[in-house]
Amino acid sequence: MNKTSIQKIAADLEVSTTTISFIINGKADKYKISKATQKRVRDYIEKNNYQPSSLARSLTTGKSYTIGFLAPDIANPFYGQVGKHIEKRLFQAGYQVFLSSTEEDPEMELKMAQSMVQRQVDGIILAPASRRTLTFLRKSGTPTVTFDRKLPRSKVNFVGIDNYQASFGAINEFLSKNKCRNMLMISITPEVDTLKQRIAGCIDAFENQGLKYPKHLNLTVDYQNLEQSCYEEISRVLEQNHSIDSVYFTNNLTAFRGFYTFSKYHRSRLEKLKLISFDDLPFNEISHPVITGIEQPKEEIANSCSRLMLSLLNEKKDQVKKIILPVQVNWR
Amino acid sequence: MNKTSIQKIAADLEVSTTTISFIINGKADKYKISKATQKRVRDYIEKNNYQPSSLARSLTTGKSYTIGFLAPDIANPFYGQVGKHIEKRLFQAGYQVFLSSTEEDPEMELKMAQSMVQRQVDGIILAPASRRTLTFLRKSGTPTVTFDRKLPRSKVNFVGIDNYQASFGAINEFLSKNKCRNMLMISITPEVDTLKQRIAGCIDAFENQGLKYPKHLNLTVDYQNLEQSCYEEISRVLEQNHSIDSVYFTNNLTAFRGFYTFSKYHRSRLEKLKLISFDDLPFNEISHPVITGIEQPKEEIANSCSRLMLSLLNEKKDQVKKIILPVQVNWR
DNA sequence: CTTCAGCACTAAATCGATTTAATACCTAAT
DNA sequence: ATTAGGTATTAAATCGATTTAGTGCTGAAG
Repeated sequence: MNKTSIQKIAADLEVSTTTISFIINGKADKYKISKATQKRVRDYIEKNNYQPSSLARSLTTGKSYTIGFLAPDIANPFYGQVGKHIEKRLFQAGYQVFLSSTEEDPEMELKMAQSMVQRQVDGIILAPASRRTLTFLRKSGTPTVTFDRKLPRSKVNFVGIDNYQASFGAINEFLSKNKCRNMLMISITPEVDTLKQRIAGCIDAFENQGLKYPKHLNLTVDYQNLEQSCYEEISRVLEQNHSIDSVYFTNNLTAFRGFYTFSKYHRSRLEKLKLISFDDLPFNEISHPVITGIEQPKEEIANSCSRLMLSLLNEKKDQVKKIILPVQVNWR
Repeated sequence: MNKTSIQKIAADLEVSTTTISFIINGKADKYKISKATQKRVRDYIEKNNYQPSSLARSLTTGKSYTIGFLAPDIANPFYGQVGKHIEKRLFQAGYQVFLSSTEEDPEMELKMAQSMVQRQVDGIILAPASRRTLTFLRKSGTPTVTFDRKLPRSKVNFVGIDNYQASFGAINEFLSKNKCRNMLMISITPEVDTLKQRIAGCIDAFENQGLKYPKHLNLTVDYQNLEQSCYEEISRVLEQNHSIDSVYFTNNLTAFRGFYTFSKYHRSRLEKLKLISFDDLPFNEISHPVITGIEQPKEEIANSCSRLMLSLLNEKKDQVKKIILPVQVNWR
C-alpha cells in the first residue's frame, strides 16, 4: 500500500514538508539544507520507497507531464508506429502519453480531446479529422502539434510531408520508368486534404509527361465499408476497361484492401500490373507481386513532433512552425 | 484560457463551493439545493464552459479514472488491436488509457509501470514480460489484469487463450488434413511461457498422430535481431534438410519475418510448402501462398480485460480470475 | 554590547476539487 | 412559548504536494 506521503515523512522525521520537498526537488543545496538532514530524508525515502504523488504535484505546479495523442486508428501501422515512437521519446523526457483512436469520427475526436484537456494534459499531438477539434484546442490554450494532415489555412504547428510533391515526384518518376499509361488510382473518401493532394500530384505528373490522366480510373472507396466498396469499385472498372496496366493505392488502407480484392477476385489481372502505393508497409515487400512504396519517415515525424512539442512546452514561444520532411520511394 | 474554477464560480454567483460541487455531481436533489440555484449554477457552467479539474478531483477522491496498458509493442497488430479496443471500451466507462510499449525489456516495463503507479492509475492491464513488474504491482496494491502471457504459478487475473491446447488442436488437425511430416517450426526466444506452450502443443500433436516431431526442425530466432536471425536459421536448415513440407510460425513476428525470408531468398521452396501460423494477420490471407492462421479473439480478449478491470475497480473483490477464450483456426 | 549576515529550517498559503458536520431560517406541533 | 423538523446552504477539513516569506540561532565585525 502506497501510504507514504510527504507529511508522513515530515511527522516521522520531525522536519517540515518544505525541507523534504526541497530535497526531493534538488533544491536542497540552494536552500542550504544540511547534509545530515538530506541523508536522513533520502534514507527514509529509499527505505519506504516513497514516490511523490504526481497528481498533487501537478495540481500545484500546473504541469501534468502528460501528453495526448490522437490519430484515426492507432492499430493502423502508420499511426501505430508514429504513436509508439512519440510515446517513447516523450517518456524519456518525463511525459506519459494518452494514445487514442478517433476512427475518423469528428464527434469522437472532439470528445477525446475534451477529455484530455480536462485531465490537464500539457499538450496534444494529433492527426486531425476535423477543424472543430483544433478550434477547441486553441480556445482551451492547449499547446498543439498536428501531423500527417494539414487543414488548409489553419495556423497550427505541423509536422509531415508535402503530399502533393511526394505524389507528383513518385508518379512522375514512375511514368518515366514504366510504359504504363492506364493507371488505376484508388483512394478513400478524401475529406481530408491529404488525399486530394496525392490525387492532384498524380494527375499533374501525367500532365508533366505530356499525358492526360484517364479520369474514369480515379476511384474512391468508402472508409466505413472498405472491403465491400473496394470489391465493387474495382470490379466495376475492370469489367468496363481492359487496358489497365498499373495501380496507384493512395494510402495503406486502399493498398491493403485493394490488393486483397485483386488477389482474391482478379488474380490473373494482378500478375501483369505495376503497383505503387502511398505508405510503404512491410507487406509491400513480400506481396506477390511486390508493391513500390512511397515511404513516409515515420520515425522522423515522431521525433519532430516530440521535439516541437517539448519546445512549445519549455520555451513558450508562440510562433507557429511547419516542418516538412522528405519521403523516400522504395522502388520494387 | 481555462481559468474557471469552482471557487471562481462560487465568488461570482455568491454561493458556496459545496453547493456547486453538489450540483456538478448530481447530488443537488439529495441535498435539497433549490431549483433556482441549480439553474443559476448550471447556466453559468454552460456559459463559461467550465470543466472541473480532474486532477483536483482525483486528489480528493483517490480515483484518477486512468488505466495503464503495457504490451511488448503496440505497433504489433495483435497488441495494437487489443489495446485499441480496450482503450475504446474503457473510454466509454469514463477512463482514459495510457498505452505503452515495453519492447520486451523487463527494465523498461518496470519503469513504465512505476511511472503509471506514481500517476495514480486506478489499474493496469498488461502482457507481462517479467515477474518483477507483477511483484511491484502487487506490492503497490494496483488492481492488475494480465493478458496474453501467463506466468506459471502466479496469482493474478488473466485473460487469454490456452496456448498449449490451441497449438495442439490446430497442428493435430493440420496433420490429419495434410500428409506433411517434416514441419519447420519457427519461434522467437521463448522466455515467456506462451511460446513454450505452443511448441509443446505441436510436438504432442505429432505424438498423438503416432509420429515423432523432428527435433532439428524446431528453430529459435532472436527477437532483437529478427531479420538477420531468421535468414541465418532458415537458410542453415534448408541447406541441411531437403524434405521440409510445411512451416509452423509460432507467432506473428516469425510469421512475417519467416515468410519474408522464404519469399526473398527461397521462393522456389516456398511454393511447395503448407503454411500455418499462430496469430492470423490480414496478411495471411493475401500472401502467396496463403497461410492458415490460428486466430486469437482479439476483441473478446479486449472486452474481457475491460470488464474484468471494471469489476475489480467497482466491486473490490479480491478473487483472482482466469478467463480462457477459444481460438479459431482459419484454414486456407 | 549591539548589530548584521549567514545558516538551517519552517509556517502557512496555494492549487481545485470533495465531503462531513453544522447552521440559519421557517413552519407546524405540543 | 418552546420544541421539533424540514429546507437550503455553508464553513472548514482534507487530499499531497510546492513555494514565498519568514524565523531563530550563532558568530564575527564594529
